[in-house]
Amino acid sequence: MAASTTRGSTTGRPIMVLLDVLGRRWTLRVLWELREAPLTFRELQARCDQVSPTSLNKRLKELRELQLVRHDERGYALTRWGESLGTQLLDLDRWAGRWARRVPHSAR
Amino acid sequence: MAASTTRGSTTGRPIMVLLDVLGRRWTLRVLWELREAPLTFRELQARCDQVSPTSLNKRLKELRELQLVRHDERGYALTRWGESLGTQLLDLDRWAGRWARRVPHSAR
DNA sequence: GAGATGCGCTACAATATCGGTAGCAATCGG
DNA sequence: CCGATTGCTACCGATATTGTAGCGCATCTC
Repeated sequence: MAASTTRGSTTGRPIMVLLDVLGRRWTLRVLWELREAPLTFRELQARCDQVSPTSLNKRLKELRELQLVRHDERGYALTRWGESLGTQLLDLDRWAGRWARRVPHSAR
Repeated sequence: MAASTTRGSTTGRPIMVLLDVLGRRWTLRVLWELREAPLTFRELQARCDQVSPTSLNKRLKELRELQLVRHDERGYALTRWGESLGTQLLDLDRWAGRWARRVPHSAR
């Protein structure tokens, strides 16, 4: 079952697994929103534009299977691995800042 | 129309736009596959597990609007911005390698 | 102990998105 | 003209996502 998290590619290369999972709706956003502090299910929902509980729960299950997110008494939080992935998202944020300043608004 | 590429969030923060677009099926994969050399539409299709032309074309249109990908006589290629984003994907690749070695296979 | 609140989560139907197949117009080389 | 390749669209069935309602549980407060 866990292996079926790989939607498309069959190579099994880690990057493919990752690109696949991250390419699902709200996955990146969830990791982003959890980067600073743990959040409850409903807080997460609120921060992610009121994503449906169905989708959110699905994504959270996947992320827990991949050991990027865990769920304890405080709510949902990034694991050690999730945090290091979150760091990459911070880089992405900086990149997005530069990109937005230089690319004409009409293109975005 | 171009602004409508933002699916969920209404903040307009660059990172949100980016997380939104990258979180669509095949977007990350397309950027990944183009990181080394330009590819024709059909080559891209082949490398992306034979993604349907419908989806591929949609993603490519979006990426062109965002000026991350361009289309010339050689085929599809990353723009300057696309390339710098591709660099981030290389970091992600390295991260995925470490992650895969340390996280039990059953979780992936 | 009876609300009232917040929690994670599920059921179900509607909708949006994606996939698979076929095939077209344009271009190029021979 | 012929065949091969290009980018791409039309069509339709399959899958993923959304929106809404609400359940069972725990925790407070009175």
